[in-house]
Amino acid sequence: MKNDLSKYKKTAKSVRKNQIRINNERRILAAAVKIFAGYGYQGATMRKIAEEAGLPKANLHYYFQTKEQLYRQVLDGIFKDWLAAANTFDECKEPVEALRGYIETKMDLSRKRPLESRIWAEEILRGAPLIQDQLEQTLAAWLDTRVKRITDWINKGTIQSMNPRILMYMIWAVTQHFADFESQIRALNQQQNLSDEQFAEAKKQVVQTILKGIGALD
Amino acid sequence: MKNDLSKYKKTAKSVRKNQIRINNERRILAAAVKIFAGYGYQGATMRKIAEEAGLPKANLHYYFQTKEQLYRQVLDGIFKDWLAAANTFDECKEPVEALRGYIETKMDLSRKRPLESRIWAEEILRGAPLIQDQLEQTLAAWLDTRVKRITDWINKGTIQSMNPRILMYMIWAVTQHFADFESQIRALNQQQNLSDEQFAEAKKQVVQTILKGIGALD
DNA sequence: ATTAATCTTGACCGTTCGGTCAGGTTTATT
DNA sequence: AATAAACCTGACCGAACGGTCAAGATTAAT
Repeated sequence: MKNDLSKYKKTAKSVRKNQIRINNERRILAAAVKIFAGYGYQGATMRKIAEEAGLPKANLHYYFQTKEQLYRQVLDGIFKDWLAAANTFDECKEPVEALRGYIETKMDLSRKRPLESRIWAEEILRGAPLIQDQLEQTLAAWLDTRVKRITDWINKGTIQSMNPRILMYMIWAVTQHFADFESQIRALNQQQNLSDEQFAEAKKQVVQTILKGIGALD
Repeated sequence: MKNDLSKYKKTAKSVRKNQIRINNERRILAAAVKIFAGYGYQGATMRKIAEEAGLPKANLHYYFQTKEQLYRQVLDGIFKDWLAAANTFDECKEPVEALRGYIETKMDLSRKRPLESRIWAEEILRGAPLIQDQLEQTLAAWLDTRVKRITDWINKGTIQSMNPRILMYMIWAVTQHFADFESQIRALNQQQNLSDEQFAEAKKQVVQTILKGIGALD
C-alpha cells in the first residue's frame, strides 16, 4: 500500500519518515519548482521534472501520485513562505518600521526566490483553481489582521487616511513585479538582470515611494 | 494556395481582404483571447478556441496555420494597445498631468481588458519566449523616450530625484496587478469583483500614492 | 453560365501526455 | 538468516494534442 503514512506509526524509529523518502521528496519538489516556474502547470511535464530530478518518471509517481498533488505541495510551500514574510510587519509597532520591514522582506523574497513567486503568479492568473479555498480563508484572515493594524494607525493619526487593502495590493504588486516580470526588466536593462546595486536601489526607491506616498515620511 | 495574400492585389475590389476572411479572423482572435487568457498558452487548445469561436477546428488552421501564429497575432494586438496607452503621457507637459493621465489610462485598461493583460503577463512569466525581440527593441526604445522626459523634469526640479525606470516599473506593476491578480483580489473581497466604486477608489489611491510618493504633490 | 478562387469540414495521423503495473532490488525488522 | 516493508523502473496504455488532407460547398470573376 504505497504512500500510506500510517505504517510509520508502528515503530519508534519510523516516527520520522525514512531518510530515502525525505531526500527523494526534496529532490523532486526542488525539480518541480524549477519546471513549474519555467513552463507553467500545463507546460510542465512529469518527464521534464523527472529529468531535472535525475529520477525515472515512474519514481515520481511513487512519491506523488499525480501531477496535481505534486503541484499542490509546491504551492503549499510557497504559501507558507508568503505568510512567514509578515513577521517583520507584526513585530514592529510603528507604521514606518513595520511597513518598511515588510516591503523589504517581500523585495528580498522576490530577489532570492523568483521561481516561487512566478508559480504563485501563474496560479492566480489562471483564476486560482487549486488554491481558492486558501485565499478565501487563510489569506483573507491574514489580510484582515493587517488591515486592522493599519486602521489603528490611521485612527491614531500616525498615517494618513486611506484604504489599507489597496495599500497591501500595491505593496504586493510592486514587490512581486521584480520576480514575476524579471524577463521584461532584463530586456529593458541591456539584456542584463538587475545587479545587486541596481536591485538595492530599486528596493530603496520602492520603500521610499510607498512610505512617502501614504504620508508616513516627511 | 491558401493564405497567399498576393492574390488580392490583382483586382480593385480585393485590395481589402474579403469580408468572410475579416469576420472569421476577428471571431477566431476574440475566442483565442478568451481561451489563452483562461488557460495559458500551453493549456489553451485549438479545440477549445474553435468551440469558443463556433467553428470547426480545421477552419482555424485555414486562417492561422499554427497555434503559435494565432498566439503571436493575439500578442501583437495587445502590444499595440500597450503602447497606445502612452498617448496621455506624451500629450501633457507637466509631470503631474502626464503621470496621472498615464496611470489612469493603464488602470482603465486593466479594468476594461483584463484578459489581454493576463496573456501579456503569462508571456513575460514564461520568459517572453516569443516577444523578446519586441521587448528589447520597440519597448526599450519606448521606455527610453519616457525616461528622458522624466529626467528632464528632474533636472528642471519639477519633481524630486529618482530612477525613472523604477518609477515606470512601479506604475506597470500596480496598474496591471488589478487585472492579473483579479482572482486573488476577488477572494479577498468577499468573493466579489471590485465594484465600480471600489475600483474608482483604488484608481484614486494609486494615483495619489505614486504622485505623492515621488514628491509631485504637496 | 462557366470557371476559378476561396472557404468549409469530418476523418485521420504521429506524437506526447499523465498515469499504471508487474516484477526486481534494496533496506529495515525480528 | 529470514521475512516484510519500502523502493525502483522499463514497458506499456488510453486519451488528447497540434496539425493535415481530400473532397465538397460557396462565392467571385469573366
